[in-house]
Amino acid sequence: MRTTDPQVEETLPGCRAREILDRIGDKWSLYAIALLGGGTRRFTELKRGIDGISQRMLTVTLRGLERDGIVTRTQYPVVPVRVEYALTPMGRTLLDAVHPLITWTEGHLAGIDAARAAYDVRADSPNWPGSL
Amino acid sequence: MRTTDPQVEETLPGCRAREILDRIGDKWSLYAIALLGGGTRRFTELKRGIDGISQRMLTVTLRGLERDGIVTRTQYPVVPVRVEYALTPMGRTLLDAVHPLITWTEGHLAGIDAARAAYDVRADSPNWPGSL
DNA sequence: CGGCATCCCCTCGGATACTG
DNA sequence: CAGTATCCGAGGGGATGCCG
Repeated sequence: MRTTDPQVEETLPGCRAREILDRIGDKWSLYAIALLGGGTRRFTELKRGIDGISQRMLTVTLRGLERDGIVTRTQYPVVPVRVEYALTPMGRTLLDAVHPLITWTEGHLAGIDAARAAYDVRADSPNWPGSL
Repeated sequence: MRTTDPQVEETLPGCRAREILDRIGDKWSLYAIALLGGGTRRFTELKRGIDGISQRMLTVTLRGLERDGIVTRTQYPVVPVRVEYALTPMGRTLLDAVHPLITWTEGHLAGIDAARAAYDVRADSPNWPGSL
């Protein structure tokens, strides 16, 4: 997953932000990052903290984030195994960069839902797109 | 597209930002938003400006953004049809909220790619995950 | 010009079962 | 506990063709 698509690159100047969406835009990464923003967490803690995530997807997500240098994975040689995840310094700056988006969302989700409802009402009305 | 998934909601306090990723986290929305940040654009202008996007996906993307109140669609009653898209005020604030992420990406993409390369080298090494 | 309809492939991600 | 392996369905998204 997280395909590093070679095409579509030099199109929008400075809009390489799409590339970060390839990393954190998936279904679970942001949850993991947000949780780890609160400090080091064990695998099972993350699993419990991210409602609805499967074991497999948690592993896949964490592997991807580790690969990208956003989280670290520390395995302790004890039985049963103990593995701890934490944000790297870069991961922490990423969380900071995402924060405005979180704030924006909190302030505008209601507006979006309203726009949707209005749009859907129009779409369901008998005459639509409604000429003239 | 853009499924408003009813489950997975009250998990991470304040991490409803996942919900905005459901809106702009798809493959093309951010490109369209970034382009429209430069002003009103016609359909074909957007198509040319977003390299690799298909006609269908541009339509789908713009419909979604329109539905969410992020862009406006204005159709002029001329032949051939002339349609113009622009950011709504809310759309503009969204672009502002995304800006830190764009900046972050520009500053850290190299670091991410380096982390990846290092990770992949380790993964390809003969003994891995490397016991002891 | 700016769509919509159709077909179809391929990836994401869920369920389940097994391992050190 | 913390994974890995396998199977499989849903849907995101590309290609193509037709329409007002």
